[in-house]
Amino acid sequence: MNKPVQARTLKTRAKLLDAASAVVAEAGYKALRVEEVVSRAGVAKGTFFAHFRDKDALMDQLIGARALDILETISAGPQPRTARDMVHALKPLIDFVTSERYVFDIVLRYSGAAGISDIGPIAQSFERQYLLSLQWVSHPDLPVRDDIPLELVAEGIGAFLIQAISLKFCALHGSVSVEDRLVPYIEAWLR
Amino acid sequence: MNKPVQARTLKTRAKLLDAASAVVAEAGYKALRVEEVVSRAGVAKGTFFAHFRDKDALMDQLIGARALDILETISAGPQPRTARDMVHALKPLIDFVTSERYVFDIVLRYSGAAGISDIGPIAQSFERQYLLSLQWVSHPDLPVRDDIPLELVAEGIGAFLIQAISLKFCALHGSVSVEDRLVPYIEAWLR
DNA sequence: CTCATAAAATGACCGCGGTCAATATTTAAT
DNA sequence: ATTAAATATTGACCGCGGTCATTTTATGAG
Repeated sequence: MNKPVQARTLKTRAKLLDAASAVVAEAGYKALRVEEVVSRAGVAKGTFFAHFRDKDALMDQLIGARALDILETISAGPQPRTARDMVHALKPLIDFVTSERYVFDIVLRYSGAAGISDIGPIAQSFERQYLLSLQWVSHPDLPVRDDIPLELVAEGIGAFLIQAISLKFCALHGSVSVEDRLVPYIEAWLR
Repeated sequence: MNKPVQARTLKTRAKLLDAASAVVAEAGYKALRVEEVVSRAGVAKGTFFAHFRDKDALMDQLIGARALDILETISAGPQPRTARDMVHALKPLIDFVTSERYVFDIVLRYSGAAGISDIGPIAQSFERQYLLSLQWVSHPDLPVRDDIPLELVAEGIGAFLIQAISLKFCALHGSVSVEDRLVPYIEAWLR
């Protein structure tokens, strides 16, 4: 397992990530160009690809880190007592993932890692979301059906989350908010 | 609304689609190169983009047409009487969508059309799958929960279908077949 | 048939992600 | 300090999707 050992490596990587974050802050994820990033970081293009397999791998880092951060904040919040509470608690995550169609595309593409060894931040955030849901539905304050394993209930929440977000980007169904669409799903699923 | 009126236009379009199909048959969807397609079709590159907005639009046509075809065949089959029946009936569709990760990516990207005007074959196939599910759960032979609208039940089936397929491409969960994973979801959802 | 106008086809060109052999820098052994 | 092996950086180069001014071809009016 090759770790970046040299101090120089860490420094360069940090420069690249900082530059990338700056570009995203200014123009969004979709507008990010590798050449712009390396130019700002003051390194050559090849260096970028010595640190990230490809452009998407950088996106995995940026988007995944943000998603994990949001989930950590949500996790620190109160235990939801209803399906509506739950959806409301997830709103920051939904807002982020729906902020750009491109972000959602990347999230979907990285939801399953290619290999055990390279589970990236986005795949981790899916796991984190699952664990958070599992924690919620395991709590006595939230009434949940008891005819199926709680693990299955938690997985289902993830499925409906993706479904509701997908429909938001659909021209036919884009008018309803993600939260409003999600609540009936979750209510029906928990019952 | 500009329709291809000239006979020449239809001919060129057909040549492009035929060439594309041939490439896919030989090397798969991911390996398709626009330059290879135009070369085989005997037209210039620019011509391609006069017929398709971009490469993905061609993929939408190819993949969507195939998906719609499969759904038509499934639709002609017998009414499923259990969740397992249902999943089994959907197997051809699952097999196609999971045949290449790239195919699934395109399907997800085109699941929601960008605008009302350009609902492509893939988006249509989602609608078709929804209607098929709705038809199935509306039939008395398939016992279904009656506490929520049938439309919601049908939408949920789509959500779990995507979920199960996503997990198939995930390194952590790739060992279980899509069908085996899907059955418990659907059983729990219909009850 | 002739000519004017619209529609379709062309291919040189560009942007950008990604590669790789060459070069520079760090590390560690003697 | 010297040197060799390992590691990091470089930038010219390539592949391929996509654009657009120009040219070719079809169409319809007189």
